[in-house]
Amino acid sequence: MEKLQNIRIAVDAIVFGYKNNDLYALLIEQKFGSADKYWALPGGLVQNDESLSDAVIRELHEETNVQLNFMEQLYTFGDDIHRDSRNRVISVAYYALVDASNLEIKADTDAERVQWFKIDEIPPLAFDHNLILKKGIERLKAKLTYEPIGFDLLPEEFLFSDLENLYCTILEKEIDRRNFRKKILSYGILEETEKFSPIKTGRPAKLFKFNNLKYNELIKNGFHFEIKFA
Amino acid sequence: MEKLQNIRIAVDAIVFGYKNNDLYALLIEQKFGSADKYWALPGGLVQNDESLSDAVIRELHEETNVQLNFMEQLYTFGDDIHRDSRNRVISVAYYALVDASNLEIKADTDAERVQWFKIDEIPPLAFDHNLILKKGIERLKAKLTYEPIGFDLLPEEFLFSDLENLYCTILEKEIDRRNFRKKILSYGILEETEKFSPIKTGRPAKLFKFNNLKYNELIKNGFHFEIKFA
DNA sequence: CTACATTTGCGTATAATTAACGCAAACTAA
DNA sequence: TTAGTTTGCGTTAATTATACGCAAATGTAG
Repeated sequence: MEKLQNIRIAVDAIVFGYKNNDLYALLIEQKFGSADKYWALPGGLVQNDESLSDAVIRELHEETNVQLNFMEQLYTFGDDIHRDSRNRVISVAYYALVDASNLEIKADTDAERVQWFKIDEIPPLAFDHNLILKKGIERLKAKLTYEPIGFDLLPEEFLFSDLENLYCTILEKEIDRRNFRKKILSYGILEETEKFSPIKTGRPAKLFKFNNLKYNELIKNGFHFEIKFA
Repeated sequence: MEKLQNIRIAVDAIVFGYKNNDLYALLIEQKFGSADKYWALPGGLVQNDESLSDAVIRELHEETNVQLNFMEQLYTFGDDIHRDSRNRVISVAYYALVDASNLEIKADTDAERVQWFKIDEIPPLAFDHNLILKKGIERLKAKLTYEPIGFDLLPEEFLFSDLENLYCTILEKEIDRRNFRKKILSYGILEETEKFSPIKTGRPAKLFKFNNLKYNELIKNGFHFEIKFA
């Protein structure tokens, strides 16, 4: 006869932010637990009566005050049965995108400290969180090229050069500024505002908005967003 | 204080097979449990000391005797907290590809009956398994276009027309036979054998093999497999 | 043996898309 | 005024995708 199942289930979330030409992830320093000296992804055990995505939202709300523009399930980590040294814990990982351009982070009850880390300056994390983060970055890179999620990392109104830099930075690729602009504009998913950038160098640049309604309409007619790089 | 976590964790697997111009999924009729009148995806609870993927392999081995050519985690279903009416169960779903062209299925201990179902003739399944299957088909369709997994549904040696029909059938699209052939051949990932098809109608067709070594070599040099349809 | 149906295998012309780059416009700073 | 900078729009060449044409190699019917 089989023993009673004794496996815990947790959720962990990668929160990506983009600011000043760099990609960041939100990490917390844990107050409790054996791994209290480590930075970790925000997360925790799922409650009996809450859905997985509700659990992620709750944990993020408890530990940070960021407003999510996008969230998606990433992967479930349960192949390393000792990923948590105390108990068997399976983690359902999510990743989320926020506009970090103008954001203050709160340090709240569950987390001693909350901090943005540049994606290439991530310290050794608790559990297998470095692995989770690696997979999250891969997914983000892939998804950027075939769905318009880059806008979820930017303010509602942004410069074309912001969008271009975001793509170049995250995908670590060069791209021709003029062809990139032409391509995105040809999709007709951007809306031109009347406003101009406050930056006082070079020719003033128009601010653009992503038109989600238009995008959804195009999708219904078989449109497929795609940004390819050499 | 929080209550003790009381959530079970299961794995379920979609096994896809392709035969005679149709896509199939493997279903089992369950012997035990409240849903014993339903067909269901093969699967079951994860044991305390086994990894998630080991659990899938074990369940498939217990319930069927198929040899997997490909297996990948699909999604974790845990947002509907009543997806199993008896207890809260979170299911980590996988999908796998097998060569069904020449295959006998065994009915074994855990499963009363095991049977292939055409993908468009799937009955109402236990739990949320129709939902899982739907997501699996979406993933299979998407992945077919950007990774060479179609070969994992075919015998080791196959005709070009088999491959072409597989793509047309699963993606439900028309495609120009000659352009499809040209494209795949241009990638250099196929190996021509000396053998010919046993079919006695029309011009005899060469049998081809997928060259996985060559493919991996190309990947390292930045190659990207892609089959687009109009 | 011949004509015909069938499927394979290879080729070519044209359309569409991508990649590479030129350059003037609109600003600031000196 | 001039130099420096970034934006915004354009043109051309290279590449890739699409739409076909057609002969080769078989089995079969007469």
